[in-house]
Amino acid sequence: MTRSLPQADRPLPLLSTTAEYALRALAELAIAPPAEQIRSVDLAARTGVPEAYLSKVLRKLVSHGLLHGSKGHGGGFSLAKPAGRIRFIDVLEAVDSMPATERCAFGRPRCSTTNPCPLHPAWARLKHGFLEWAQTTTLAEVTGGAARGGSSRKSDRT
Amino acid sequence: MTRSLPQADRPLPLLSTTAEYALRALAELAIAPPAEQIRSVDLAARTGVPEAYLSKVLRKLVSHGLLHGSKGHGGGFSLAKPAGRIRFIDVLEAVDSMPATERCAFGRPRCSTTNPCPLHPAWARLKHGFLEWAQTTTLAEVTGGAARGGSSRKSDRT
DNA sequence: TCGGCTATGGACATTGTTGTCTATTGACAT
DNA sequence: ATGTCAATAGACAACAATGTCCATAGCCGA
Repeated sequence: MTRSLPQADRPLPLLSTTAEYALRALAELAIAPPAEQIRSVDLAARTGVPEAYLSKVLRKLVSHGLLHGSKGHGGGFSLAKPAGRIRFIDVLEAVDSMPATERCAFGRPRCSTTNPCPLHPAWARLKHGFLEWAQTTTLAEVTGGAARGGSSRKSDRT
Repeated sequence: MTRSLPQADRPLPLLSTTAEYALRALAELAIAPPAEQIRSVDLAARTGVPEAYLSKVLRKLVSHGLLHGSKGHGGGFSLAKPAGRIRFIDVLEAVDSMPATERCAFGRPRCSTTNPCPLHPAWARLKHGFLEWAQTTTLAEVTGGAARGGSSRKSDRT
């Protein structure tokens, strides 16, 4: 029960540790039966994240409307929307882990496509790729690979 | 002369601050006349990076064979190879800023394509995009916007 | 040969992120 | 009503990344 998965040994610069924790918890909730409430402690155990810290992360997710938390006996957390409507970018923003994409990597105060710094094109490509990923990926992808959420506006059967 | 560009206000999780500093300095060297030596102090001023810290970063780049540093009067730093042969991935590795791409974002000890964790596909896409970027982008792109580096096996002049 | 210049190297300070602890608040069961 | 359970909230500690400082080693010009 208290299996304690290994936690993030080295921080990986692509995503902050906090962001990774948030995604782990949300993924765990996404693959659970829809209306099930999962306690903070259990989420921590399943995801290998320190209890107290995860608690803080979950709070942020609640305050940003991604999770619903209920107190008392039988309480716990559950997704506040269908998985298909929770984009990774929403998660990252909720835990303050979105890169400052406007900033010039070269340090220039003003840097744009028309007046680019030397690093501009390379930096722009990286940012674009990341943004694309964060915007198009949702928690629905986590559930068995099929879309369980309201992502596609057509009929999503499976 | 001591113009002091603005430095990284907020750290952006995509690239560590140190990695960004390294890229700034290398870009500055890449756009300078080929054989010119630039002093650490001048590089710091031009890139807006704290002198002493940049010095440490430059040392790493030297020890990894990306830069050549010469002491004494008239000394300074210069690229150790043609810009087209310095890939961003080389830079990131030199300053220990490459994400641990093997690690499972979900925390699973064993996680592979055949036995994937819920986050695996999404995580794999992000990693792949980043790796692709780091491997194919070289300092040559920084100079004037021309040739994307020594990737093309044809003649790369300039 | 001498003196200043510049990179090199390591010790140390600072800061933000991560992680821990102790209350308080609200909900459910009895 | 009461006690227990679990989320909420904020203060505090540990740690790694960032930033600063000072001494040493090698190079150049005079």
